[in-house]
Amino acid sequence: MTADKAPSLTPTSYLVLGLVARHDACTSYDMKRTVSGSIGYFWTFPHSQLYAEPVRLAELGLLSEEQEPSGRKRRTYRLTDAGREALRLWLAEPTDEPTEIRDLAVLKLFFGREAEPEPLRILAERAAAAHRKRLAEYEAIAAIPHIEKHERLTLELGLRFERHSIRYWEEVAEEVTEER
Amino acid sequence: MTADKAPSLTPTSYLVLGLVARHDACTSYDMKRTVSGSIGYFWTFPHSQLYAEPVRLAELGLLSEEQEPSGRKRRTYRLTDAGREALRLWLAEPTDEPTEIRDLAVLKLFFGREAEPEPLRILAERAAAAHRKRLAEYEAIAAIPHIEKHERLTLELGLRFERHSIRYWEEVAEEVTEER
DNA sequence: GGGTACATGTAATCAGTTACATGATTTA
DNA sequence: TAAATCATGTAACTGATTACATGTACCC
Repeated sequence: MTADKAPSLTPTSYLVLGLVARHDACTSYDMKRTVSGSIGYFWTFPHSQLYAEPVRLAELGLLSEEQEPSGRKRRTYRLTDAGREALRLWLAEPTDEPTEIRDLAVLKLFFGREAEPEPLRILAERAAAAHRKRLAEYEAIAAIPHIEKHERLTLELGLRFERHSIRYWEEVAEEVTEER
Repeated sequence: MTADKAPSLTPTSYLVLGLVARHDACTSYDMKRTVSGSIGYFWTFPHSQLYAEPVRLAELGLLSEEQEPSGRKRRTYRLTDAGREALRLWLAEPTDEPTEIRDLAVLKLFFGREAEPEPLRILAERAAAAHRKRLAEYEAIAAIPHIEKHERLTLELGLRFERHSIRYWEEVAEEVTEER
């Protein structure tokens, strides 16, 4: 009996659960705003998902939904006990899934043999520039006074990644134009 | 007239085009094998896509398809002129799409406020271990004598990323257990 | 000659993407 | 009060994931 647990929640599901937990109560738009200033730098989630996913989670009984009857009729979500428990279990379980680094510039570089050196050099310089810009954004966030500890830790990952990426692409830009 | 170019090819499409270009002629299984030892470390592509996508590309006239009549009836793909041109254009165009770093461990760390310190520490140590393992795999590949230049460049990115990730997660493991 | 791992696909489902659409606020 | 932007969704499509299924080669 029972045992048909976990209708397989996706990363998006846990993102939503986590965001609701952090805000105690929030709307899809709140989620969107939070994501776009933090974890969304690493892993993008389209806003349509942030509207669709809570509906699913409410059906599963992991969120409660409360809709304004008038005006905007926003839907505000809260964790149910089941939702809090699902989040807790997920957080408590380490993962072995490896990091995915999805980068079109890397994909193009990988096929660099099929390309001309000059476009490749431009590719690398544009990539370096993009990482410089991203680094500046992270530094602006890091300058804000009181940031929650774990948010700061993930931000730190971003800072390091961007610094190393800049170095990397600058070196690539040089190497691809060299003979041999 | 004309101008209705690009029925929007996905990264998977260009992956396939690039792989076919590199091998001159190849089957879906060849692609799978190549991917799993190189770019697939960064960006995973399920093998079913490597079977489905070439069919689409052949319909679009970017690949030619030749099927063995007997035995395994493997399908071998080659670039058409249109396919070669599509790949060339894509490679020549730099991208501004930012890197996505999708990592469940980071997602969990981000929500660390909702978790207990001890599970978090374990999470960080498991992550560090996973990156150590991945680093070892990369080093084994790097030890192989003659690797094509651009493949080596992307491998170098992987090596650096793993080294920094190990450091990062080791530090996280310490910090999450500290007071404050 | 039976098992195991490699090889080659197809099918069904579903999440994610893109596009569309409109309501509410602010500001010029 | 018109324009612009912010806010809040829905709909359609299709690519990606998962699962299934079977054929072929190798090895014990």
